[in-house]
Amino acid sequence: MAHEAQKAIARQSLLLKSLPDQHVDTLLSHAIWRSYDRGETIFLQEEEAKAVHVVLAGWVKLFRMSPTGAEAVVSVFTRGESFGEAVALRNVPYPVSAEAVSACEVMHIPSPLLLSLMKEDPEIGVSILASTFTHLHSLVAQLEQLKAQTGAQRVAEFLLNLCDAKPDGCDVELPYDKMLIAGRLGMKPESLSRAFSRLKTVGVQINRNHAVISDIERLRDYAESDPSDK
Amino acid sequence: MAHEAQKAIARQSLLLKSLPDQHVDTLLSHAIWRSYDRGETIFLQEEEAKAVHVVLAGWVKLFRMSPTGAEAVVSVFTRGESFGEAVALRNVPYPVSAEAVSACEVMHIPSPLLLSLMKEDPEIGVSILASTFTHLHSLVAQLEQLKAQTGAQRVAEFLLNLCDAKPDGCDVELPYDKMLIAGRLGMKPESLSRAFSRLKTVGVQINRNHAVISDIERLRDYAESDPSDK
DNA sequence: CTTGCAACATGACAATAGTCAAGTTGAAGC
DNA sequence: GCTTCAACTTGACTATTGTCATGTTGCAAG
Repeated sequence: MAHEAQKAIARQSLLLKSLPDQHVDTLLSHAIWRSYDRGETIFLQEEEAKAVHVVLAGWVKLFRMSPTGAEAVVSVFTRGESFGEAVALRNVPYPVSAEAVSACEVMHIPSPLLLSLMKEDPEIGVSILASTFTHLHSLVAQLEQLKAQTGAQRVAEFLLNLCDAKPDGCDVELPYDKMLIAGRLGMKPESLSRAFSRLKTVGVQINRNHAVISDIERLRDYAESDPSDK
Repeated sequence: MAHEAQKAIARQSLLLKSLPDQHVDTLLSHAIWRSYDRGETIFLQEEEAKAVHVVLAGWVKLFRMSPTGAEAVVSVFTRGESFGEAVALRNVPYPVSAEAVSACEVMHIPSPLLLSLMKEDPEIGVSILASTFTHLHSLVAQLEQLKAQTGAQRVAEFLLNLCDAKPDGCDVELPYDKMLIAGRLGMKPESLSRAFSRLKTVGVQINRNHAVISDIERLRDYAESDPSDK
């Protein structure tokens, strides 16, 4: 069953962290805990949602297949992040598919349980809205990036997010393979390669899945500069 | 104050239509009713959300300004549609700005009222999640379009949505001006013009803000065909 | 160790979209 | 009615990205 370490991660997730301990215990004890291999499907687009999912370890991608078979990556989640909240509570089909992109551990909270707890304590609804809002926000940010930035600039932002609040000069590991990064940023792997070489001119070195950023501010300027004057 | 006609529209909105009449009456009687001129700001990005907004007439756009000043249109709402749900209940700043793109009527439901009603009846939380999910879904669809379709194909889908379920051969009015359509579809006005002329070859005629689609199925095929084999 | 494969890089080319500039047109204001 | 302006269209050009082909590399199965 579930290890204590996993439960600890689940408790820190955005979905659960603001809930009273009592409810969290109920949810954790009724949750389903599962491992997935790399490449395994967690659920498919159009399938009916029966649970909310919390990633405890590894990486999960949400993606959509267009009628032509092209795949558009919508988001990528890792430890402590949850998805499927808004869908699970409405008994509607998933708008996306979910797949493990590395070996991973996922906790599934059955939606009927969540619904019944919600009737007792409206605070749960607020918690769910909180994580749903976070997703909404990140989709909006992605839309802005796609519409207003070039490929290389999106890659720059992606790298900046990886080194987050670190001070100056920065080494980061790329969290998943370049094909997935390309999908997440809405470009082909070849374009990602070229974007990386372009970023060499603003002090970024890529070696395998390791990136060295010599000057974070310079990279930030590049990401936020007007695409037309470069 | 509010006309009965406006209240009737509000009752039919996705946000309110599944709520018990009693709650709806409470909400309507405490709501703020306002008119906006074309171009007027409804709220600004980073402002703190104090209400949920329901459009009763006219058109409203949500957009984001990137640091460089480029504007990315996130969505466009009209009669019966609501926005700001997830944000209002969390006391967080709006991730987008809202502006009237035509003269319009908007109802504002103060969020504290919604929160207190939600504590009495969790059904309200479900209703809010319902409309939030709708937005989430439409953002996901937009992302897929941007990542997997060419400009002309996005325009084709936009036209198809306008004539919705009508049978065969179809006249539609473009709901707002072409600059806004271009923004909504993530392209420049010039590119929209060219996309329209390209669609002539699949039986679409554009005249001012009026579009004639001679064969809906042909347009659908075009929109869903692989961009690489055309 | 070797074979085979998938990820990744790079070059050449085509398609697509953005930029800049020059027109046209239609509607609002005078 | 005329003026003016912004929306829109079109053309020429450029930049960016996708496509296809080729080659390298590193890892894992045998």
